[in-house]
Amino acid sequence: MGTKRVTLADVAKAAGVSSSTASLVMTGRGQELRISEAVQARVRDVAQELGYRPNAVSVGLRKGTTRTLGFVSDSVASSRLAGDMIKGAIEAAREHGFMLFIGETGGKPAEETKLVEAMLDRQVDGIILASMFTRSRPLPADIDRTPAVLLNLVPPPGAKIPSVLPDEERAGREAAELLLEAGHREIHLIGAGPGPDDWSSVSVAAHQRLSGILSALEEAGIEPASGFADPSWLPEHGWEATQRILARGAATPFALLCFNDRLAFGAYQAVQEAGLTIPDNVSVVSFDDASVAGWLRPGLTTFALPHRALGRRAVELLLELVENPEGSRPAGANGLVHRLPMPLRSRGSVAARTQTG
Amino acid sequence: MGTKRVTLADVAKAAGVSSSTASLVMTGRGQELRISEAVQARVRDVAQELGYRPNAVSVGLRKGTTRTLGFVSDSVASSRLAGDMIKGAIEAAREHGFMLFIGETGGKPAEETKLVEAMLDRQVDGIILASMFTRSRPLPADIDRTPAVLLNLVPPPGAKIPSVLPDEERAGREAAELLLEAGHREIHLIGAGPGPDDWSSVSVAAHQRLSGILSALEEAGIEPASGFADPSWLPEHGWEATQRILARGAATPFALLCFNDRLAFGAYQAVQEAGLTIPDNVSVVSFDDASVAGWLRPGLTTFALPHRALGRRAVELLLELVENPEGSRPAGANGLVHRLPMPLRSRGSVAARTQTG
DNA sequence: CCAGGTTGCTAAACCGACTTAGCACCGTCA
DNA sequence: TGACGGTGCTAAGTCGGTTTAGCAACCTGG
Repeated sequence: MGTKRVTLADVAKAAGVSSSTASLVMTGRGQELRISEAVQARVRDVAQELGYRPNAVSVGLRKGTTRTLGFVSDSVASSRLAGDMIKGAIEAAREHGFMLFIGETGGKPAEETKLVEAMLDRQVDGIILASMFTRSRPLPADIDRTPAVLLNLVPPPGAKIPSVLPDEERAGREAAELLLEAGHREIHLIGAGPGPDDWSSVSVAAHQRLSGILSALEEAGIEPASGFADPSWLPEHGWEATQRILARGAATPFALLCFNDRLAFGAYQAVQEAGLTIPDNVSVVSFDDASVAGWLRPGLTTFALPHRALGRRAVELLLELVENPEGSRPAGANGLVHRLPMPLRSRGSVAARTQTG
Repeated sequence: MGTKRVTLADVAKAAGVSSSTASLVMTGRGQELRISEAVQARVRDVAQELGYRPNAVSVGLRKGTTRTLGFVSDSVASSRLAGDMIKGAIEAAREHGFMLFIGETGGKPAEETKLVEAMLDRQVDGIILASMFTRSRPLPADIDRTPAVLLNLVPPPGAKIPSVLPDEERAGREAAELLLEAGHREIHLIGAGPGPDDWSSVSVAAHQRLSGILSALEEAGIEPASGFADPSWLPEHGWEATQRILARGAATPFALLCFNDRLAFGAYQAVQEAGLTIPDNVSVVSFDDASVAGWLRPGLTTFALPHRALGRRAVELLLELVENPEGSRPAGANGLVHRLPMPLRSRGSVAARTQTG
């Protein structure tokens, strides 16, 4: 491996000054502490020439701040566009000169505690607690020892901690409105229904999407034509639900409002196997914008989870906490829930229906 | 945020010993340096009671080693199962008590250099250079200042650096053999062909898969029935290629060997639109094992990119380099290319064909 | 009774930067 | 001539640990 790193002491010696002077110059306090312009220039030249870079570990020890954030998630990879969330976080962090520690808990609280501790040991300046699918969950014990932000995680009641979430309810409302505006009156829900099922602990997203959908339908004076509840949201459930709707002899054209793209994928299969066409016979709207949404024929119209933006926003919020001393923040900024819009990706799966009625 | 951290000095004072003694006890060198059992017990009790945890930054400064690795990739999220690679790396690192810095370059060499430097500034013990799709690429300048391993990246000629790669050629061979053993003789390649196209710089994977396929076919005395080359491997190209094959009036059953799952996805669409059935009329084999492979009906038989295993192996190799002083390694361990098998995910897209002739 | 060995622990240097009090020098003014 | 203030720089302490040399006190054997 290469030669040893150049230290500040090396620079100082080569420039013929004390290391205090070198430090002052390199940290930009030369003017303030009255180091002559000549000496400053010399120190800078020498530093440049030797390729000096400050040792971040040493600075971290001295200043107590490491320009490092921790990103603790339940699962990095398992789901959907999770990687994009990390990507957004990394980008935003880099723009501010921060690095990211990434850790994964597999959903186990004990692992989470250990990870948070390992990060605190390394003196991270703040921690992002992320979940790859929106939900609620108690916080690890040590999290109050450092600035923290929740990402895709609903804060427990009373917790004074900012959180960043997709605006699922609004997306639900907009999805329903999209179909209503296209003239649809027969709208089947696939993935959740107005029934008594309560999986709010399992999937906050389901709950909120449903709530948005139902309120939009209600305003239009309409009830869902049917609602198939299933918490796992796998393609085969979309297929089954659609089969049942078709078997009942539903009059086309009608519309399917799927709770995610996997369900919509299954619905596509069932529609095609029945010899029907999307969007002529059946309109489909969905949520998530998984990559498969763009591969389907016709493309699937869906409301995208803004993962990248969520990651960015979480880092930006966290850095605000890190950089502003505890007291100097606007009141209430602590417990704020930040909801990011889910943008519509309009592809070809929704057709207008001649107005009836 | 919470109270100040407990330092070793706090523990020492509370236990009534010098901080040297406390340090020796906490690092397990108490026996060796003849600290009495009584004092050792006292120190440990006090440490436990106060909740002492060593400050990793300080230890890093003193020992010059931080139990931290850097993971530099071109793109965390954009492709396929990339997240799994990181997941594997994180897991393996945690098992050894290491944390991972993750950074992304967007493929820009300047960003890469900056990232590597930022990591070196933070005294990482080693760096993994990863690419989300297999390819070859010059190394950043500073990488020789630290132990490093390439992940999914072909080492430049002459570079003495270990690398971890999927065994694409073997997978290609096995894919072809799978079809041959099922009795197929009419095998169409979709994604690359035996032609003069050379995108080895673009996609090493394509090149190696093709090479494996061709050598297996050659041994069986068979030439590909056709070969559609296209470097972007999008679903629509799979669709077009399959359409063309069908339009030519190819006699079913025949087999499609797609270079990745996206192409296979497009092929499925074309086959179904033509009113044919997989696998009765058309057998399909592919590579990658993207999540969509399991959603298709029938499930797509494909050779999985072992992303998780790749990530794990890269970390394990790197830790070997980190823990063994430069000289004490078996000769040749430096430049080794480690190829990991691509496991077959056998689903329902291949059917046996009655043997003809 | 003392040289020499053990036992049990600590002082002090060190890693590489940042930070503050203060020193030496010069010029000015009373 | 000597008090005073400004200029330009440095010594030394600090962050929180690790590491090594070495000090006291006790024990042993001749």
